Amino acid sequence: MGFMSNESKSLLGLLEAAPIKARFNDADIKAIHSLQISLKRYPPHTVVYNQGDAVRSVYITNSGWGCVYRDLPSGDRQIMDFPLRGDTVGLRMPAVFNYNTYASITEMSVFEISQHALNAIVLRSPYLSNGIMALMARQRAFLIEHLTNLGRRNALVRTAHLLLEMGVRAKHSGMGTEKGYSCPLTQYELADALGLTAIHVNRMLRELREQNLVAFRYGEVEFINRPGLVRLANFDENYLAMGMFTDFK
Amino acid sequence: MGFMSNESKSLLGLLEAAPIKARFNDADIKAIHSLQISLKRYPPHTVVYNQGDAVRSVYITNSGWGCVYRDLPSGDRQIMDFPLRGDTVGLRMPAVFNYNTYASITEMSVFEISQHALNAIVLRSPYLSNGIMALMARQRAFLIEHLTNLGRRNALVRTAHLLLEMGVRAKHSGMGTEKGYSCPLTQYELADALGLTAIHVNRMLRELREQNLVAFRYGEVEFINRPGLVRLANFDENYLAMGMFTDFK
DNA sequence: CGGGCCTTTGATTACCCTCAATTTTCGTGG
DNA sequence: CCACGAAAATTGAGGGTAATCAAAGGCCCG
Repeated sequence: MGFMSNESKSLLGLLEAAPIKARFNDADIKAIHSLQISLKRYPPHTVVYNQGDAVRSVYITNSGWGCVYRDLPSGDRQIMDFPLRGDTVGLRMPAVFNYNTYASITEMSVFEISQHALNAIVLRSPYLSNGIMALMARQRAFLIEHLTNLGRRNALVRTAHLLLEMGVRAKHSGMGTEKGYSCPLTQYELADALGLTAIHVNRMLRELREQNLVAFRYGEVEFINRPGLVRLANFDENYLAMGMFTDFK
Repeated sequence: MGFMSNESKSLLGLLEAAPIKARFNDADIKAIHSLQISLKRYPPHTVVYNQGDAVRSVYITNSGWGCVYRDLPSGDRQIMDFPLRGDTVGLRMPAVFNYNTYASITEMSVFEISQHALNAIVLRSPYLSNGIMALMARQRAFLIEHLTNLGRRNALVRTAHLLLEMGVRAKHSGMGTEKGYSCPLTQYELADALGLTAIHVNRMLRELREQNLVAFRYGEVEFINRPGLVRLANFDENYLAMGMFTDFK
């Protein structure tokens, strides 16, 4: 398998591609070009920023898989999200500490933008600020869905739902199809996102496989009976479409 | 008991008070005054907007308790948050359906602002747009904490954590002290926020009471041994301070 | 080819849910 | 002010889901 490099050389290219699909005017483009941006590469399992750091940057994932999580004193952690290409990380209040960690899972490249510079630009290009709000709203939609997942769905449904969500997001980012997608997550990482143990995740994956709904093996998620899986998980992918720039202007 | 009316006649007054503590310049104030705002009252247990509505308004809670939740086809629901005075609800993408419901719990008054008008204002007053982003970041901090709660804390700790969080937020909003606060939530509502059954919430509350940590009875939360409770819940209230305007400009 | 991480399976335990029933509280109207 | 009914709180018993403990097998990489 393996294909599609899905790398952008420029932030503008990334913003104009799926899933963001921004449409800028000349002033916006000028503003974006004036931003101090660096494209950074991270090896697998490397921390981008850490819980407790006073980070002053905003990140837009360009390629690879990462995760945003919160470490607990107990040693457990809760993964909030797995940002993919086009997903933003670290949009936050200035002058406030981070309450989460952003780390790579696979090799990953991200655009890093100085928070200060971004703030300055927002002051000059209000349309961009609308776009940033849209991105924040998109991320919130993910969080709300994950919260619903943990609070009111059992382990089997929860696992199914996450596999479907990441499938749609991978497809949006040009990294998958209706049939399936490459997923580098370990069962431990799934467990930390699903509020389960890796052992139980393993059993749920087996169950889903034995019911001929979806097979997750060897780093590949293969939808066998996607309609059945959608029905099981009560999956509504519309929430994932939120947050695009498309409707602006 | 009963006291402190905590009502504002104007949005400006609300924004400048705790917990938001905004500081505006003349242009901002002018912009805010130009907004088409109405102060609406809702009786207890009334829907402000519904899942599926194409709502075009943003809300800022002025007084009373409400809740934001998502209904599931199974008949369950997941409560995302209990917004109090000064908390915003409904900041979202334009032209997108809601994926949650906002309803009152007690009698409640909220400022309703047309999304369209707000967008227009943001285009003219970038400082305000920064403020709105701050408010969104504040809400996200709540969501992240709730997600961590559901994913990686057991029922007792989870319950303790929520009682502490709402205590701090009530205090921020001028509705409580270190000793306790009035809390109109039923055990069913707590359960829907905590991802538990009301029956189990009842047992956890008894446990917390018997351990002389906190008593929740007759609509009053009374902190008996707050340090002990904070220790049990690993509660760090700093995340609640996020999202204020204070550091801007 | 060895070692470490990941996956898989089994047995047991514990947490939380479900079902059922009683008591208490609270709002409403007599 | 009391009576009534509904909603909420409380308690008990039993069951199911997911965690814990333990160990074996597979895969990848040096």
